[in-house]
Amino acid sequence: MPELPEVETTRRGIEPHLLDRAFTSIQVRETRLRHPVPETIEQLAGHRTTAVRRRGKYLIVDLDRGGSLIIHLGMSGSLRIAGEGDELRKHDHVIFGLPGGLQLRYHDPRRFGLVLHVAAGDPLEHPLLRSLGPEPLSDAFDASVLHAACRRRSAPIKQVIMDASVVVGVGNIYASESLFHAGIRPRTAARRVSRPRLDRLVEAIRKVLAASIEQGGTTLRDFVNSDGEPGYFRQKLYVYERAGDPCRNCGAPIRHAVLGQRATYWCANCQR
DNA sequence: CGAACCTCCTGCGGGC
DNA sequence: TGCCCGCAGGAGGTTC
Repeated sequence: MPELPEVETTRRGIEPHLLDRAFTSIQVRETRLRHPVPETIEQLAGHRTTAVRRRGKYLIVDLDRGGSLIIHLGMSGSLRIAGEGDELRKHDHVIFGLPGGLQLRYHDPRRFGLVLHVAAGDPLEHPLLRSLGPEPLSDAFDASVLHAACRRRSAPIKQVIMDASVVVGVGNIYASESLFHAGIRPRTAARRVSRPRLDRLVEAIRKVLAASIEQGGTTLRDFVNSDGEPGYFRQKLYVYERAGDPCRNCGAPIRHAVLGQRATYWCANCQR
């Protein structure tokens, strides 16, 4: 479900409820996520949050006494703020008690996400995070980085920009959208995309992600922010899930194909 | 190394 | 109405 804008929207939503507060309790109701949820995190009750960060699609909750929680929402995960009296829902797997009768609830029907605890040290050095590429909205991501990643690859450019070791946070929606705005067909072999076009692609990725964050992310089916509200960037999508509909730019029907087992959308007229 | 394919899991919508 | 099929915002693993 969530790509970078949705994870960032979640981060911004939960941060004010977590920062400088201590968990009053932690309850693990289901351990079977992508990696087993360590039940020892229940013993982190009393630990205070010192930062709520994002790295790619991972959330990092830093605690006093040195440890961090690493949270990933997978395809169907969400984090919501609820009242402790609110009825629990199916798939509410981890419940973090907060001051003032609130709770942070990790909900994930498909269980592709994860909740881990790093007891000490820099969580960015955790094996899951260590090899991640640059943040797309930072200066570390530019056309020369992308050019280096594309150089020897015959794979479609779409697959390269979705590779988290190249750049983090670009998932299936924003890959198609960014390529549309850059005027590049998704299937183009990465090594055949010229440098000026890579410049445009970098700018398109930045603009699309930033614009989506401003709208609270994209809700296709079930994404909700920490208050249970959907995101509104769906209305600004140009190609994703618009197969057969007229291109918002030229009117030609939006095309659809499966690329690397993922649905892919583009305009054959606007993208070359 | 890269590329193609598979897998984890639940829920939902479409077709019959 | 019900059942079966395919598909879904991720990402790690295997094989060649």
